[in-house]
Amino acid sequence: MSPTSPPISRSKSEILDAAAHVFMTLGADAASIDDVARHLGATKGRIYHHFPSKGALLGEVCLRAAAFAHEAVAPVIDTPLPPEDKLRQMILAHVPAVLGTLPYHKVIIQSYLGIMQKSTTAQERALFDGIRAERAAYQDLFRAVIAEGMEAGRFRQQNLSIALQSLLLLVNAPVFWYQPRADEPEEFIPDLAAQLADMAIASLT
Amino acid sequence: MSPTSPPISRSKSEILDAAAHVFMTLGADAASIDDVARHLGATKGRIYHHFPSKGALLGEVCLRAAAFAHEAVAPVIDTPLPPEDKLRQMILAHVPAVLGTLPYHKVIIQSYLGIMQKSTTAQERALFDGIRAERAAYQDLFRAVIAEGMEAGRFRQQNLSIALQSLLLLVNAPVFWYQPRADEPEEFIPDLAAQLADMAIASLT
Amino acid sequence: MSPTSPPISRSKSEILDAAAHVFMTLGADAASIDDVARHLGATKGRIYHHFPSKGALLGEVCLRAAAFAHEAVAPVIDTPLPPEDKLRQMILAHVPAVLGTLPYHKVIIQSYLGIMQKSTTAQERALFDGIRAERAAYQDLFRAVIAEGMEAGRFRQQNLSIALQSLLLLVNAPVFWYQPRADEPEEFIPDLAAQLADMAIASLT
Amino acid sequence: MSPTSPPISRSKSEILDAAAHVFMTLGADAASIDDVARHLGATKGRIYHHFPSKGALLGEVCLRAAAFAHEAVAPVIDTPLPPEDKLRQMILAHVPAVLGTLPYHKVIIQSYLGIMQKSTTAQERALFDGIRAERAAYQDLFRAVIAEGMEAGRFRQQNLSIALQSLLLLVNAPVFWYQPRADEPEEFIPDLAAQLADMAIASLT
DNA sequence: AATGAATGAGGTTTCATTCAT
DNA sequence: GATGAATGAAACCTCATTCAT
Repeated sequence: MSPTSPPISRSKSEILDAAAHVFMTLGADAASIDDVARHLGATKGRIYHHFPSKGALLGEVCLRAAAFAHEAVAPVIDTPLPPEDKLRQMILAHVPAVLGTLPYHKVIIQSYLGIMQKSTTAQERALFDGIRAERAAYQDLFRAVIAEGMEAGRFRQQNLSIALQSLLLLVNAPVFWYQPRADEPEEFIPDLAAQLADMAIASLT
Repeated sequence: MSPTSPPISRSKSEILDAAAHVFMTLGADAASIDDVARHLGATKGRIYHHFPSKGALLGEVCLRAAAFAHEAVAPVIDTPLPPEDKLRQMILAHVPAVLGTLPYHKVIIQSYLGIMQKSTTAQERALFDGIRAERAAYQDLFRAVIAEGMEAGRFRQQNLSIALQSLLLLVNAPVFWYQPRADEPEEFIPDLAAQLADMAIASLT
Repeated sequence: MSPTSPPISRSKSEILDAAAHVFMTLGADAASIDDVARHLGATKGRIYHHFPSKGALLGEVCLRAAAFAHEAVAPVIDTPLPPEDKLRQMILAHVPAVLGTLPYHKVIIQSYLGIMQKSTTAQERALFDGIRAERAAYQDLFRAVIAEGMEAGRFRQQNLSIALQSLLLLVNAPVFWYQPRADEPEEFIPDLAAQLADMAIASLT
Repeated sequence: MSPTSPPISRSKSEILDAAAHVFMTLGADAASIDDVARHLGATKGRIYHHFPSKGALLGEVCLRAAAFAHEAVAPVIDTPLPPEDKLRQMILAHVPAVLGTLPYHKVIIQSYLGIMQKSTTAQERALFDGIRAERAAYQDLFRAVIAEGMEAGRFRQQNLSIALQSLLLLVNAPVFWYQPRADEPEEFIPDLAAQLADMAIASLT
């Protein structure tokens, strides 16, 4: 989904936020549409008026998750920096963006294990194909900079795909354990991003 | 579950294997007890004869997942090696162990996002406390060696918890994407483990 | 609905046509108001603006079905013909009229099996009483001519009600199987009507 | 479905009877599975344990309806009678068989209007193909004897398909209006069958 | 040790209907 | 006259679980 996707209505957006939160808390499978509706202070009908199925709702949450990250990182891509610096900037953009929209990313990560749906409609399959494509496009941003670094001799020669997947999981690690806290130092997230960037770049060199 | 836990009967073990496989494929939530029974070529009764509930079955799958990794890595712990070498040996043991029992680990990873169960029995809570404890003990093995390395000046000074979580996700990354293939080179998994060990250690130095 | 009922507005008539078509295709129960609206290229609101409920819409479709047949056959009634000739003329009028407004009759036939509605409003009950009355009046046209023929000795003596019901189903049989086709001979429907008239009259003699 | 179909368990048969009755009374669409369960004095679960869906339940009711009629008429087929006599015997067998299993036939007749289901599974489509085939086979019994009679000059020359469909509706007409009554004369149904046979044969000659 | 029948709670989805605009 | 949002009741169906055998 490019930054030029059609604007989303206010009501739809509220529903997506609620769905992301509830799916994050209870798990996308265990959470019911009623749970989402209750969190919204509304009834199921409101949700089904905007989304044709639970799968579609989940899909749009995931699509937004991917879009949030993509939008944050995209501006860095075209800057003329050496690969290790560009990668650092990408991670410094990625981590705060992800933690700022944590519910969405807790949801999309649930879908990374290649679980097969029991039955899906053609519409839902199309939606999930779109998500896969978006995710692949996002990964390719990182793949390109790693490849560039390896060619330029700034990164160690090694299997590119393995390096890419490992690095992406490394920079997404906080999604698994981070919880925002009231007493959290202001600099916590930037520091975290910096440490992850250090580790990521070091892991390649 | 320590190496001295009571032996598991043949029938129970078969059921756990089937459950791990089905939970991996369909997701632990979406998979039904009937799905597991069908995969087993039997009926639900057989499963309920050995496990009191679906939660208990899932719990024992996770417990086994943790135990498989722990058993593989434990022997390395007491060897007198410098921290970076010990960590390398731990990872070289961890990765093949995990990929050799992949279904179990695909299942336990589903539980890593801090999802709150809607309601559970006291028995199941006890079981999951046990899993958490086992997992914590396993993480402590890595935490100790990283701390030792940082104290000895072999690893960069940085936030220990962040480093630990990031490193664990790095070495578990293949659980997300690895799929055994018939035409896979014999050395694929050891090579993968070696690359991950390189990346992990580099990320700390 | 007698030929002197109030005229129906253009918009109402369009809605009734769409409803008849959709109820025919999907079945009156399975079809939703949204299905009708979609067929109309509009939204539900348009329908609810003209009809107070789905039951009323269905009722008016049925009423029209009965009126179409009644209007076509009524002119024959007062002609001074011997019963078998009058019956023939009635059938020759009935069949093309019915097949010319097939969707309406496919709908009303769905209601002929004496199905009990689960719950209806007083308004709807009144509407359906009207349909029953209209239908009874229409049947009485045929009942009278059969009775006349039996009295005059032109038709075999037999149970009048059974003969009437059987004959009406015979002449409505095409509603079950007829489908208009582009390559249909011009004379198909008149020929069909003639054959049914032959069969019907023969069945009584 | 031939008389050699697999035997149906007691529980399944009870459910089918209840379903036929409820579908007849309320209409197959309007009746809910809960209605059927209530009529059985059981819960939905019992029904879903034996039938995978409402469509399948409805399908098996229709299949039984077709089988009841087929079984009653089949013995007549191979007797060496002149066509009009054979047709009379067929009708004399058909009518009591149908009225003796009226609920089933009130249900199957609902399906004769070519209504399109909104969505069906492959399984259900297969089931309904089977019903169509069974129905076609049954019609062919009548088609053959009519054709034979027309060839032998005992029946009037006319369009065979039209004659067949009309005649089948004629002999099924009581399904639309018949209701068993306590005070009904013992001979009512045989007399009815005789009158219908008379009308049917007369309609062809 | 295992099966098959049955239950009951809860989930997703549909849909007639209402209402503000 | 018509739309789009929203509701609430009821439908279909799933599934963990229990029980008699």
